Amino acid sequence: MEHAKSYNTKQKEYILSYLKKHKDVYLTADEILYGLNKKEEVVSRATLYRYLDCLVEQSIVKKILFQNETKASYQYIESTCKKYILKCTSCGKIVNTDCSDLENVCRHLQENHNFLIDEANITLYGECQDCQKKEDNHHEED
Amino acid sequence: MEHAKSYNTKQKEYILSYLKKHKDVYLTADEILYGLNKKEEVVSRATLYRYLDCLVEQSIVKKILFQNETKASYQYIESTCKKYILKCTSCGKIVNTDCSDLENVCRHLQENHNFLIDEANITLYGECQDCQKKEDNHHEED
DNA sequence: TTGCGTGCAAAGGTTTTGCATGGCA
DNA sequence: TGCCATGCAAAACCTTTGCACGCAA
Repeated sequence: MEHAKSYNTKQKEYILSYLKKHKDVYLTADEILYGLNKKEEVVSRATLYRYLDCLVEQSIVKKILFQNETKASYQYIESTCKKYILKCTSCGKIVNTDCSDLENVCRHLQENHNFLIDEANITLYGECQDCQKKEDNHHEED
Repeated sequence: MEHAKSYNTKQKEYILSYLKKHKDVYLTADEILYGLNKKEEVVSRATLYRYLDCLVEQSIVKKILFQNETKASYQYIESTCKKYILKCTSCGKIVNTDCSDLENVCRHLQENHNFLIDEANITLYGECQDCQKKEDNHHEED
């Protein structure tokens, strides 16, 4: 099924190129605008949000709302390869990971609760190694 | 370590009692205010947000920002029992569940990425049985 | 030429904050 | 009595929307 008629514009090209070039990180709308402005590829905020919505709907871009953050982050979806996100609640570091165990979890949940997990949206929060070490140091200091 | 000095007030009691009584569901600020108003236990919005922040910081209440929602939800944490949240992306239904497989995942991630998962914050999105059936019906209609 | 896309500015919705007042200990 | 908590209103913040104009096909 074709989507509604749509035109190619330089604004859309700027946005999509930028997302493709930074597919290893999650970017907020502000970060995308800032990045584009630095390259003098100026796009209005309204256009950015409108096009992001469109990309998300077409599953070209993934939208994430991390816990305790008020603004959404976006990432270009490179392939159908399933990734799971680890986000450190202390320093904010993000790790993309594959994990076969999570496939088992999804299967388990599907069998026991008849829930079909949308694996693209799985995000786990925790503490990375560096922050665990810092925690230990703080405890020693107390 | 004691927190800063703090007074007991009826507003705080109203809020915490309400959350305790509804510990099986996630409530938005609006829903809490509405529920309290019905009981004529009126609390201002500012007070609610301030106290919720405080409860979250003390790990008495869990704050969640579900994907594609703009407002946060809150839930009283009953015990240290680990729960995982399944949220249906179609109808919004929420299922709390235990899943031993997830324990394995957390162990796996800890070993492979030195990431210590905060299991209380794990949320999985997917489609519940009812909505899967509806999807099937729609496909047949097409 | 047609009508979708853009930019601007304003609106919308949730959460936070400043300040004067109220109430707990 | 001292000082934290409250309520009100305004501000802050991210995102969406209305509208006129511009530009792709």
